[in-house]
Amino acid sequence: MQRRPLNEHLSHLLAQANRHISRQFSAEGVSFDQWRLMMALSEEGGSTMGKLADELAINHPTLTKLVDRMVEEALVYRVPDPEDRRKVRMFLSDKGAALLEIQNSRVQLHEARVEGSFGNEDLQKLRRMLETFIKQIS
Amino acid sequence: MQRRPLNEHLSHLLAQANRHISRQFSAEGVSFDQWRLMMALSEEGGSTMGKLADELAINHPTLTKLVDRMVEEALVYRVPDPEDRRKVRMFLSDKGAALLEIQNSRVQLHEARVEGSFGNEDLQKLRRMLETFIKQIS
DNA sequence: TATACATACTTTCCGATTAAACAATTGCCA
DNA sequence: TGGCAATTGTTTAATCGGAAAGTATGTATA
Repeated sequence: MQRRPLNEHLSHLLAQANRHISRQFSAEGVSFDQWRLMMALSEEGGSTMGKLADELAINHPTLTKLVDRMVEEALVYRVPDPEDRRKVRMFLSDKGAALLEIQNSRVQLHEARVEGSFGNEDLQKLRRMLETFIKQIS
Repeated sequence: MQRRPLNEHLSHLLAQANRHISRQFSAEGVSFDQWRLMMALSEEGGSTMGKLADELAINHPTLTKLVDRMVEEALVYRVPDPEDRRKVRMFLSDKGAALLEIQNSRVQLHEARVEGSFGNEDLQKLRRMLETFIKQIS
């Protein structure tokens, strides 16, 4: 009857890891999702809400409200698409880019510490396996 | 400057995986945290709230309310510790155990599908790496 | 072209989560 | 022993998140 302990379930390990990471972010003033959104926009400005929701695995209404808050703080801004007026294109503001830089330096510290326990090969393997995992469950 | 793309950050991959898993659970009527709590109690009845909060990486107040709801559904129950009256010991009810069985058969299906893409060795390696990761960030 | 359907995003409503304060109990040590 | 700090768990107030419905725009079909 499925005697596999919780600690051997990938899903549980993923949950634990994720909770700890989220907490570290909030302790630093920028939420995990805020950071991921700013990162996404920093890589590719002009993404639509729908694309961002998919990429970040955030529900559409949740993303709308996350963006609302970040617009109030002037970290990101909306631009209606001229060709398809249903679409909203998102961009990172200068203020957002500056905040992202600051946060990224913190992230880098954490990651250096954590990823130091793995070799570069293992780290890449871990990433690839997670990517495969995500594709499977999406 | 941190030009590393979001998709190469472990934290982001973990977040994506975790969101997808949580959604699959809610679609099945049992929340991910409910399942993890029942699993924990099924393995070791009599855990205290504090221990469970640590194991599951759930905040104490959040756990209290999760338990409140599950007590109302008679899935788990509280027993005050006779030796230390600050402590509350949690147990899985028969009804909870039955529900857990049902949910576990669903979980098994998903996991078979997903974990099939990895070899057994890789799977174990993935688990071990995640465990190391969790220890590092806790 | 007019109607129906699809897409993109937002709003609403309700329930869940969080941080901070609180209450109860225990342990330590002068 | 008496008093103070630590531990354990709950409550409160405010914010956040998710499901479902709503709005606006675009596309296809008859």
